[in-house]
Amino acid sequence: MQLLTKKSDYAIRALLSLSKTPEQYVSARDVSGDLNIPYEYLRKILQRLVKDGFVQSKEGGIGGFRLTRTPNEVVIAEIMKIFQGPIQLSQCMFRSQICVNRANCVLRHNIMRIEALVQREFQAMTLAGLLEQMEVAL
Amino acid sequence: MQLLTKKSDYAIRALLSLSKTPEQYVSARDVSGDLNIPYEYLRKILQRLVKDGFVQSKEGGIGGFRLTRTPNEVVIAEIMKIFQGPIQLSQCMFRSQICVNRANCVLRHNIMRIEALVQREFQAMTLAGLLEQMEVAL
DNA sequence: TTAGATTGAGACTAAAATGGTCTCAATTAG
DNA sequence: CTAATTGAGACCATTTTAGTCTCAATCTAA
Repeated sequence: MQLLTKKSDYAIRALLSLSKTPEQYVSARDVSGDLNIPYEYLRKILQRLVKDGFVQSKEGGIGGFRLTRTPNEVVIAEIMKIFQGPIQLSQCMFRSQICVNRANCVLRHNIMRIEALVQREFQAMTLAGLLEQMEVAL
Repeated sequence: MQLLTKKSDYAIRALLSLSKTPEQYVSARDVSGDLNIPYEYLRKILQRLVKDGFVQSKEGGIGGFRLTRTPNEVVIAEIMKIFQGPIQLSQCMFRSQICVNRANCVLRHNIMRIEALVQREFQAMTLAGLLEQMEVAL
C-alpha cells in the first residue's frame, strides 16, 4: 500500500527540477539525467503535464520543458490526481449496491473521513512549500 | 487511488458479521450470503484470518468461523496490513538510491508524515468502534 | 540546407497486484 | 454413510504500474 506511485513521484520531482530555472526550457534528457528517471518514461510524464497545462514545451533544437505556473500555484494533490486518479472509495458507492446493510455505511463513512483527511494534506502541499523546505535544509 | 481494497473491505465486513454471534460458528456460506461476497473468495479471506489468529475455524458438519478476540481488540490497521501490506513509501528508501538529491528527502519526508497520519487513524479504528457507530445509527 | 537534437503521438510490452475460481482432500455432525 | 464444512493449493482474468520502441514533426545551429 503506497500513497504515492512512482509516476507521481517522478512527476513531482521533475516539476521541482524545472522550478529551479523558471524561464528556461530544459530537455527531458537533462531532467532524466539529473533525477535518474528513465528517459522515455519521463517524456511520457512530461507530455502529460503539458496536456494538463502544468508545463509548456518547445520542440526542436534547444527545446524542452518549463513551468507555466509559479511554484505556489502547483498543488501536489492535483499532480497526484492526474497520475493516480482521485482518492476515492472502493467504487461500490457509485454502483447498484449502496449499503446492503448498515455495516457498509458505517465502514464507508469512516474510510471517507480518512480519505478526506489525506486529500486535505495533499491539497495543502505545493511545489513552493517543498522548495522552501529544501532551502531551509541547506 | 483507494486506501481500502475490496479484499480488506470484505475482511472487515466479515469480521463485523461474525462479531454479532461471538460464541457461535458461522459458515463461510452464510457470511457470503449475508454480505453478498463471492463465496470462494471469502473462504480464502477467512482462511487467512485464521492463520493470523483473528478467527477460529471448525471443520465438518455444522462448522464455520468465529472471532477469537473481542471486537475492541481487533484493530482495522492490522487487518489492512494483512491484506494490503503496510502503508509505506515507494520502496526507494530501502534500496540503493537514498536521497540522490535534496528534493527526494524533502518530498519523502512529507509523504511519510501523511502516511503516519493515515496509519494513526486506522490504528485507532477497531471492530468495537464500528459496531458502536452501527448501534447509534439504528 | 542539412544534421542533430528535440517534442508529439501512439503502439507495444512485462511484471505485479487485484479479484476471483476450481479442485480435491480432510473433518465432523447427524 | 452422507452431506456440509474447512484446508490447501493451483489456476485464471483483468487492471494497474512501469517502462520501451518507433516514427513523424519541429527547430537550432552550423
